[in-house]
Parts: sequence; C-alpha cells; structure tokens
Amino acid sequence: MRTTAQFFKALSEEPRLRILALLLNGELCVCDLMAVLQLPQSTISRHLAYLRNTGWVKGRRRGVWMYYRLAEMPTPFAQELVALLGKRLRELPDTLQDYAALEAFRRTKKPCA
Amino acid sequence: MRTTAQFFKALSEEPRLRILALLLNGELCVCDLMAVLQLPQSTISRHLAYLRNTGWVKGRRRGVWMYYRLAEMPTPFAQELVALLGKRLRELPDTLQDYAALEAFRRTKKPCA
DNA sequence: TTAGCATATCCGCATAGGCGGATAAAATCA
DNA sequence: TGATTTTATCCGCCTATGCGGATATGCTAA
Repeated sequence: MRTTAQFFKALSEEPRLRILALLLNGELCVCDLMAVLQLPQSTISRHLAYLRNTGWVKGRRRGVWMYYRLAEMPTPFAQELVALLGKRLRELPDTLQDYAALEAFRRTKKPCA
Repeated sequence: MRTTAQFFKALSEEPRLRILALLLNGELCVCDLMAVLQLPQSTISRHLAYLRNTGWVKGRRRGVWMYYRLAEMPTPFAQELVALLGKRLRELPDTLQDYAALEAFRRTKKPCA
C-alpha cells in the first residue's frame, strides 16, 4: 500500500508528468528535456531522480550523456496504468505544446547525440 | 495538466488510499472509517476534505452523520482510473484487513445509522 | 432552549519535497 | 594531465501538507 502511494506520488507534480509525456515517444537525454521544459538543469535532474527511485524511468549512460526512457513495468497493474496515463497525457494541450517544442528543437540543432 | 497532477496527488497518501478502498463497497460514515482505520477523527476528516476537494468522493449529510461515497467520475479517463485503482486496491493485504475490520465492526455494533 | 453527539475546522508543530544557484562528479578530448 | 561538457548532488530557503489535540459548527432530541 505504501508502495502504491509512492508510485502515485511520482505523478503528483506537473514537471514530472511533462517528463513522462515526453518519454512516451522514446528515449531522451537531460539536455533535450531542458530545452523543451525550459527548466534549470538541477530541477530536471531532481525530478528524474525521483522518477528513477519510484520505478517510472530508467537511465542509460552513453558517454557524457544520460538517456532516460520509461521503465518496463513489473506488474499488470503498472502496465495498465502506464497505458491509461499515456492516453490521457497525449490529449492534454500542454503535452502537445511540449511535443511541438521537441520537434522544433530537433530540427534546429542536434547538440547532444 | 495541473488538474491531473492534483488528481494523482490525492492518491499519494496511504490513509487516503485506505479510505478509497473502503468506499469501493459503498457509502460509509466518518465513524465507520474511524473504527476501521483507527485514526483520530480530525485526521479522517482532513483526508476526506482533501478527497472531496479533488473530486474523488462526495459527502451527504443524514442528520448528524456524514456519509461519504465515491464520486461519479466526469471523464472516461477518470472512470478507467477508478476501475484500475479499485482492482489494484482490492488485492492489497492492507485492504483485505480493513475489509475484515469493517465486517467485524458492523457485526459487533451499529452505533451510527 | 439546552444538552449531547458527529463532524469540520483550527492550531502549532514536523517533515517532505518544491525551487534554482553553486558545486561536485563522470566522461571525453586536446 | 587539464579543459570542457553533461549530469548529479548539495545547499538554503519556502510552501504544502502530514499529524493529533482543542475548539467550533451542525444537527437532533429532550
């Protein structure tokens, strides 16, 4: 029960929902997230750490860069929750804006890759 | 997005999950919840207020007693989330214990009704 | 109208966790 | 090795919210 509560707590802050929404479409590095979310790097990293500790994302180091992706969910409950959350996030205006910002960022430059 | 985050925040505390789990099987009054959760009345009421303000439960006054029940969810997303959450909660050991405690409490006495 | 019960709110206190700037650590390259 | 880049962590500050006892409110019945 405590674990379940913690799991939901990860979803209770807007920046974390935005991060998860962006990761729905695949792996991103911290600098991608910074560019899209327009938040200081320490803020992004802190939220990523929280998501990592609660089992929502996994990080992979590739040289200097850390790539984050959604973690594989261990239980059917978690899997269904991710599916449901994803469906919901994708229809929020903020998400669509972030997707557009990511597109734009990728077109203009590719500094981390 | 902010609303979505708030909605999940309501699920991020154990006492609130226990309350929701109990309400899955129908309306209860505050004194029922006190008996089962073994928490002080002020604590129960505070969590109920939080759940009320975030749209999870509705209260109905019946004389001196306040009966709480799960609210009707306004969106398909919320409806599916409730269904999923309910399925999850019902399989947690803490929930089963609380159900048993409620049963026991109802058998021994019926002080509020 | 007053007493008594159920519930809501108030209070002070404690902690988790938000924030962003500063600093440390990890990895690469010259 | 030393400089540079990327990311993680540290720091102090601040707000939200947890807690439970005390008090206020709402309602009923005598």
